[in-house]
Amino acid sequence: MSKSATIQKLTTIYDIHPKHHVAVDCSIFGYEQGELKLLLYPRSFEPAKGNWSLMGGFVKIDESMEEAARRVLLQTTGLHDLFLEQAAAFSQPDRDPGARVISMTFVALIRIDKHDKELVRESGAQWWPVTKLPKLIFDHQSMIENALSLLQQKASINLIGRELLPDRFTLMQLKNLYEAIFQRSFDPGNFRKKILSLEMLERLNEKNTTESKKGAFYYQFKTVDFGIRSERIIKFP
Amino acid sequence: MSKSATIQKLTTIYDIHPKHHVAVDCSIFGYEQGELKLLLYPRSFEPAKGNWSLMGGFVKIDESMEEAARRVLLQTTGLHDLFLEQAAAFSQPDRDPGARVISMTFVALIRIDKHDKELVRESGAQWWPVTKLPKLIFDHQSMIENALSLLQQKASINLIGRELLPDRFTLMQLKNLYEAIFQRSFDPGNFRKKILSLEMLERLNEKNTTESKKGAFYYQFKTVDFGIRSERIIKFP
DNA sequence: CCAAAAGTGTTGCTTGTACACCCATGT
DNA sequence: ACATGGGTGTACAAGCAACACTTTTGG
Repeated sequence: MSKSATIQKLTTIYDIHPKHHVAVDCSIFGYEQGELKLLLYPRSFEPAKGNWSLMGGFVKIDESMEEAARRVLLQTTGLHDLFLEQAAAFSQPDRDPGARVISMTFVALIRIDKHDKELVRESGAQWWPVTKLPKLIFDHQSMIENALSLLQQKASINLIGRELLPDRFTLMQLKNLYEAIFQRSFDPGNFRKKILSLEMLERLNEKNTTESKKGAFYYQFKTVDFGIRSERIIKFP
Repeated sequence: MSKSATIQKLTTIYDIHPKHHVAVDCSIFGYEQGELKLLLYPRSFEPAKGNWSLMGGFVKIDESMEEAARRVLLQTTGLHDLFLEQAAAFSQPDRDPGARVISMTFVALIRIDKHDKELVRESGAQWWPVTKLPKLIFDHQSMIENALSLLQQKASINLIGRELLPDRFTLMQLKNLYEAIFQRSFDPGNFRKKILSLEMLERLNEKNTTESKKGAFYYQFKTVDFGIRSERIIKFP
């Protein structure tokens, strides 16, 4: 002990513990043409180069995981502000055959109409409907399953759509989004009544006539979001 | 294998990325004398040595975070099987003044009547009622808040108690547990009806007479848990 | 006129909540 | 006998789900 007095100063208790590569992987959801989609990338390095994967990146020394995820998302979609939430950590020692990498997953919701399509195209990324996903690397399949159930949970207590739909949308488009998320159908009348009872949307004086002869009113989210309304939207499970 | 080939093997893309200390911190909940309690430890090393903290430890090279958490819990409570669930990651670069440490938090539920009290005593740990917690190191206060709301969420859709109560308990004891978790009171009659309607408990032919004159029947969880019953227990929020 | 989607109304069932009331028993 | 917690019943309100019905308009 005496001999190591000076060493003890330099060598803190932290140093005797191993360090790990830490990455973030993002499940990027978007909604387009009535389908819930996920943005996937062809992996750019070995192992498993070229295979489909979630977009990810390593966490730098001076950034939090959230910051890392936002950095990755900005780089790949060009979007600054988007919905982002921690999902789960994946830490099996052998989950990545290339090295021991601990990965934190995030769920991101983006407006497909707003993102930088050029950036996405360059990187070779593609939007995949969640119902027809390709084979994915490592444990990314599990990550997506986890992200999807988190999204369902979120959508069941918070009215989502602001993060996924265009500024103006019809109630049927919102219903379609919910149907895509929950993979089930909702009664049109009951859904409409439930949503309107939340008083979070306001009707515009314009109609969308592309999807029906009669035309459906556009709605938009109210700007003032008085407090975090966390009423239950749909019974789930 | 040629020399260049070997080098290529050694220097992968992984190597250009930094590594981080990764720790787990556990919010260990127990229930005793009508109170929900949390097991806290005096920190054993600098910085902030001696201050109260969650029990934690560093993740080793060949173990997952869950394994690390179980190892830590076994070391500190002597319990092998307990309820354990990932909570959230805390990764602000400066969250630990001693070094950059990324921490994953876990929620553990333990049966106070079953844990190794001697082990706990030795380490200087103490059970603190969640309503009267001491000041904690770093961001452990936030970790606990997060853990508590996760516990509430879990308790609102899954009947918990198996993990916290003794083998046999009265419905009023279960009600008290729920009241401790949600910090509110429940109507005795309605609570009892709701719980019994789940058909997850079976009544024993014995009564607890210590808490009332009439005596209350003991109940226990049914052994066969047909599928994961995830019915809503209480309306929350 | 008719098909098709938008939107409204009605009804019955389930669930939640408040609260009254009986039961058993130790003091 | 009565206070105390255990346990049951009732009555009303809210929420949900199924579905009938009206409105609008392009073909």
